[in-house]
Amino acid sequence: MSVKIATWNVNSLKVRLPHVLEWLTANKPDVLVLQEIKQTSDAFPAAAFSAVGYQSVANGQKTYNGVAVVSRFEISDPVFEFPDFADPQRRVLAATINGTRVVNLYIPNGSEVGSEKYAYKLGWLNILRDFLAGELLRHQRLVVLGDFNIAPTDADVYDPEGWGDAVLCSPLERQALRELLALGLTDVFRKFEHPEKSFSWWDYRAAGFRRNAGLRIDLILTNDAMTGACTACYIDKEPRTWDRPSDHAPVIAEFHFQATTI
DNA sequence: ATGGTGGCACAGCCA
Repeated sequence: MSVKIATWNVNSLKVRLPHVLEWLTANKPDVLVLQEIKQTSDAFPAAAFSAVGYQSVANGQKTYNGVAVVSRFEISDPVFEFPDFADPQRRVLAATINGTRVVNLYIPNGSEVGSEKYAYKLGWLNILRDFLAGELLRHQRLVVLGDFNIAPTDADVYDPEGWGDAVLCSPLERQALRELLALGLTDVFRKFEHPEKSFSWWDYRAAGFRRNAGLRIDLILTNDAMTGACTACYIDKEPRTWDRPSDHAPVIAEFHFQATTI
């Protein structure tokens, strides 16, 4: 059995719905998780996804943030927030699909090092670690993916010296990410060969995409069972070339499992 | 370049 799971920060699903539907029908992932849908759950275009063969669950809000999961298969046991953390920002959607736990994250951006938003990001990452520790215990197959707003290493930055220790690359953020990995998760993109300067986000400003001035901040983390089953992980830059694109590109992981009894 | 572009929603915030 093969499974294809993808993540995409769409920067407004209202604007990007045609791109998402085009990409879904062309690439046919089993699961696509979205970030920054920037609309309420009620406004989520479930019928448009249903028409192309996908079920959906949304965790949205007005104006900012918002995440969703679309899937060719049943989406069960959804969780919309961390326990004991009353976060008004909709950034989490965990659900089980065909026996695999999928955790969709829109990790806070952090604005700039030292700011209130940066402190919120670090606190959020701390709560995330506790949540994922529990998810790892509860589920045999776990995939944690989304917009992490952290470039794991300098290899994930177009100009590491120029970027320095600014937000998305600062030591405390990278340390927090390493602590997530230390729970037993793998940044599965790095299990495969890729060209240098492979990125998933390019700033709209200053012709970032044309100059490949980007970062790899959209990640797919897998537990050992999923890492062992992963056959490919790659970034699809094509939608970033389309008219009126998101500033992020989709990231895809493919898995192959031996036939099992579930 | 102390900016630049894009989305939301209609002034300024967020990324």
